[in-house]
Amino acid sequence: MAEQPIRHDEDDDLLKRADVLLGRHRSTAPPQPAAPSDIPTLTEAVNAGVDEVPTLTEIVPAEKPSATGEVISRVQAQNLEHSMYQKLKRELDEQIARILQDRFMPDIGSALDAALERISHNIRSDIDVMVRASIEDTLRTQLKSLRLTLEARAARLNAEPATSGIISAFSGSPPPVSNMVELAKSFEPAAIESHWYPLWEKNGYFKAGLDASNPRNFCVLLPPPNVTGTLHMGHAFQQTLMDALIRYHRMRGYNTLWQPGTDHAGIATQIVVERQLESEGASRRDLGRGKFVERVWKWKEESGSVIGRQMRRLGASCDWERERFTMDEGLSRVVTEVFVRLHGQGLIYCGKRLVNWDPVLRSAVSDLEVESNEEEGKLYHIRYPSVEGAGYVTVATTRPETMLGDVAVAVHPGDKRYHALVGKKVQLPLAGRTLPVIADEHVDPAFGTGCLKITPAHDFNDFNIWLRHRAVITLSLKEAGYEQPHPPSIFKRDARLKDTPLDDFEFGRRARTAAGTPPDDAPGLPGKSTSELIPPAYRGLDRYAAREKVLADLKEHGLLGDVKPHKLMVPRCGRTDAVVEPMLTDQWFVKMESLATAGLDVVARGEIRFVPENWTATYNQWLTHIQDWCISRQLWWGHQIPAWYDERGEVYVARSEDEARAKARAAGQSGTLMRDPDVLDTWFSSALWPFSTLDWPADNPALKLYLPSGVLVTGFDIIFFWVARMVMMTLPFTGKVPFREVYVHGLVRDADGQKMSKSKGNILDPLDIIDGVGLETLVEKRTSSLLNPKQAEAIAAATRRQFPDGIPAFGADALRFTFASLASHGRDVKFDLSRCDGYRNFCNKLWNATRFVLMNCAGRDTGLDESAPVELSAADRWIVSRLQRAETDAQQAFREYRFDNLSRAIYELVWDEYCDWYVEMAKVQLASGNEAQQRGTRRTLTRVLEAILRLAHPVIPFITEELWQKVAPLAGKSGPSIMLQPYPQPQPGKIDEAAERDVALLKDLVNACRTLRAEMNVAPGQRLPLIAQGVRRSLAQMAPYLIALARLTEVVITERDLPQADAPVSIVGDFRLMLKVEVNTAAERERLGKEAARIEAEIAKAQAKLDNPGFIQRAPPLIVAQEKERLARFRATLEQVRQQLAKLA
RNA sequence: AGGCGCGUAGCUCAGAUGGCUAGAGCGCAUCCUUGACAUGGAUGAGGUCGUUGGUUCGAUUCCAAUCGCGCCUACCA
Repeated sequence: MAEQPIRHDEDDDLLKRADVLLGRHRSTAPPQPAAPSDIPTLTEAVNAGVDEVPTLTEIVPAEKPSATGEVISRVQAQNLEHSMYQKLKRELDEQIARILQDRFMPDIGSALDAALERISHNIRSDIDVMVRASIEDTLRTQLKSLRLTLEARAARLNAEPATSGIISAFSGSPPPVSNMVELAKSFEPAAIESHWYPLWEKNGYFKAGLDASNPRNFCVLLPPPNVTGTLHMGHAFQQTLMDALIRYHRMRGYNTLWQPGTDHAGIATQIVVERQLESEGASRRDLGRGKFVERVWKWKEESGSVIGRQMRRLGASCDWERERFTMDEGLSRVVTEVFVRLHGQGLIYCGKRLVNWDPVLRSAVSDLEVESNEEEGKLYHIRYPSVEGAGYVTVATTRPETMLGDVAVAVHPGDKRYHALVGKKVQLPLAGRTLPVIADEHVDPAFGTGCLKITPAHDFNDFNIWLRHRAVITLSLKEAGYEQPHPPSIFKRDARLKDTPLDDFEFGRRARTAAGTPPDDAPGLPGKSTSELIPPAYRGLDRYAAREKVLADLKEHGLLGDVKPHKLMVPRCGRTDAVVEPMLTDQWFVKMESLATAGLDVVARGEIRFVPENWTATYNQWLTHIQDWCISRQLWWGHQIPAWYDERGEVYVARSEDEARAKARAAGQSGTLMRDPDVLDTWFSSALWPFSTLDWPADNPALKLYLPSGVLVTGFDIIFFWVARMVMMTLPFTGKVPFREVYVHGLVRDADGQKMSKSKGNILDPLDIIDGVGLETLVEKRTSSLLNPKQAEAIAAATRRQFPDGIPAFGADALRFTFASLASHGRDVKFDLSRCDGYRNFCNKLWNATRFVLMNCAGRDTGLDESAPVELSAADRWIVSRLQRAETDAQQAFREYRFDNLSRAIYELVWDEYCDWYVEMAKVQLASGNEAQQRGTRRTLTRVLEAILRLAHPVIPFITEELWQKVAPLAGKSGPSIMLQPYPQPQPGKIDEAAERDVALLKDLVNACRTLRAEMNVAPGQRLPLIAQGVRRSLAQMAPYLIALARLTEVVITERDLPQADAPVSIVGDFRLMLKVEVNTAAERERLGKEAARIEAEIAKAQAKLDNPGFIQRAPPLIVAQEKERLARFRATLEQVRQQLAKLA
């Protein structure tokens, strides 16, 4: 967090900063450091300041907030001006006090005593907070006041005893200075965030709870991001949700662990480092395996901490002390252990199978790593001459070069065209071999010519057909002179040899294929390389070069038929984007069947629950159709497979080379052993994450408490890659499910619904949203790693259009709130920055509500003394009641992972209820209430706010902590951090329906008045009298609020009729309100006419319903009664409106 | 081919085991620096809830069909 700006608590700092900025603003002269101890006198401040203190207009329009961060934002400027204003004001106060003191020589002794006592009382009651949370910070403020007081007291000792009481009254009335200026005028997140996070972390608030006696525990596993990756919007979204869950459970007193860590991301990381080498003109082969891996480790050390730092900026409360890396010593040990055990159980085997081969990576990849997309290609027709007779069959293929590996031609058994051909032979052009014609159901007679060439070594379907017709084909190959043949693999496999030291590779492979345990359905053991079946002219060619050559040669022989454009699904590697080729190679596999069955069972039994539920189907579907998992990769970066071969090719799977050697010796082998060069699929170690991070197999408290974890928060894209595999791997080794619930969230897309990706140039960096970013930097970021550099200009233009001023700093809380509010179930997130705006404003609202509360409550009686009389108004009871409902909603939202509902509940409570209504009503109560009422109001203001802060903390941790520190003492709470406070629980007893009704009515009346005012075009500043007809008691009670909220001069209550006057009238239930304002009769008649029409329409609708006998008979009585009541209400209102209309006539 | 999801205000999204006047934010219009907040306040315009049919006293909500969009899985030589 070193890049964070320092925190500017002190006004002096602010002033200093302002000076520096202004200096820069005005001239090129270097800024003068201000002398911090020089508090200006009033004269100095006033005389000197006038010219030098800039106005907002001076600062702001001069330049837009820009990228470089050199110019302060408008809000910062506002705050700056505000704090200058306050500083001046404070100094003015001091000067006045001094003058008064000099002039009147007052008895300030008692006043100072009182002040001193108050401060020391504050210190005593808050000592817990201050000492543990922010010692330096708080004490500095307090000490400053103390010093002032002591100085003043020293002064008093020299002064004569005085008689006047003026100072005592004066100094008693304003609240302590420190409270007045504590909060800036607007919320500025940066300083707050950089202040609190390190404190939380340092104080160990994130550490895993290990209280074995606590029956409640909750753990979340961080889906480990790539170790060399950086935080993207998807991470930020997901982590916001996880952090909210973790903070929530922590506050509820659970043993809580958020397990962080990173993934070595084999392919991705290796590619990055290889590119680095490339740019240095080197290759990994130049370095050799050992040096290369060393180099990757170095890169990991360099960039591995980036994402952790970024997560901290977001506020993620992971237990960093438990951070793990998939290639840590401990985790690697677990990987080996699991591999050895699975192999011992026969669940890991080595065999020659068709796998997806990435020719660029020169490694096998798993089915999941292949992405197929439709692309334009060509369909080539090739003629295979008959062996007997003059005809030929025509086959169609998109990959003509694979013909060299053909072993048969297949037709559909029911295809009459080729009936005669089945069992006969055709010639394979260019290769000088003959192929049997076979019949197989798989062939679609309607496609192409209805003849299918069979290339088992390079096509998954052909491989299966080959298995079905092995006898015939093998015979045919044997006739061609090959013993124990298996399908010929064309040229490409040699590519692998280029990359691996020959001895190393050949040794391992030979050994493996000899010693491995191919399953029953696997092809026969190979003899010598069948690439000898390939004519020498084509060996070792790149596949596309081979294609060209094959086509040219076919053409020459007149065997190439039509070439037609054809759409086909092209499989590409998700990492390298290379077109993958199915290839027959030796690889390690995990047998999935039994594991998958167990994985399906636990979900079927409800031991693991998906949220939303429909993902269960996806999970089930995949597991029921699962293929064995190819786990070996021909890479260098990763966990090397713990298998050793002796010279005979016997394999020893062991935890270490020593163990392997012991095994070899036991088998009578004492020669050298060679370790398998391959590494494991990254997802193999990821699959062990739930228990490898908990130091399995060692028995330890964390493992007991945190397996299974509470919930896995993840995107649907890795249900197969990761979620299912964790289930399958965790079950057999721990006997437990890895997690109880899986919350599957949507994908974060850009505002247009496009997937965000660097290559498309539509990325947003979460940190740029937190810190803000200038346009130029943003454009630079978005155009730097485009897939197609030609797009750069278009993307730059689009970016300039979309963010003409760059992105302002929203702060982590606003970003988090936005994510939470967008986290609806079953929907991707279209990220729209304007939503961020709204939630940043929300933070500011909360900030200012707190400011208001502090201004009115700090240093005053907030009802902490329970014995003092307290009177709670309907408004007080209402907001408390409303709080209970929000707490209930929050609880439910967490239970259902409805973060959108959670944020809405908080938003509405804070903005629509607390700020819009309660604070306004509280103002009335504070202005006119008696002592007990004022006490009640302050008590409610502070306690409800304090609860709100705790309620919101899981979503917006920073601002709530900052504000809670200030508010909590006023609400009688103390503690080092809001993080350690209990989460608010609803108390049904505090729900007050009567108060809710009262306030609802008051709102209706106020709104009616406001509408009248607006419709009558009354200037907002103009106060008017209101004549209200209705229940006197309630009107009298509401009058003060009405006067304040509707800007009235008075409320005249009448129980009889409203006076005959040309004034607008509004009807609210049983109440009629008349605003005393001259009115245009015609306009008023029109307004009332519209209102009457609206009500008539409602009456018609209700009447129609009630006239329907079916409705009366079949609808629930409650609904019928409601409808009747509704009708009656509308009729009454209509009557009133009509009366009023009549009066106007 | 199979599976899933979506379609509600100009934009981004809520919503309801079926029942009061379908909501919010942004945007828009008019007015307002009111001692918490202009990152604010007040008022307002804007919707036949994709289309058609069915079930029902009542459908935007449930069912079916249909159109449009998106995604996933498998196959296409």
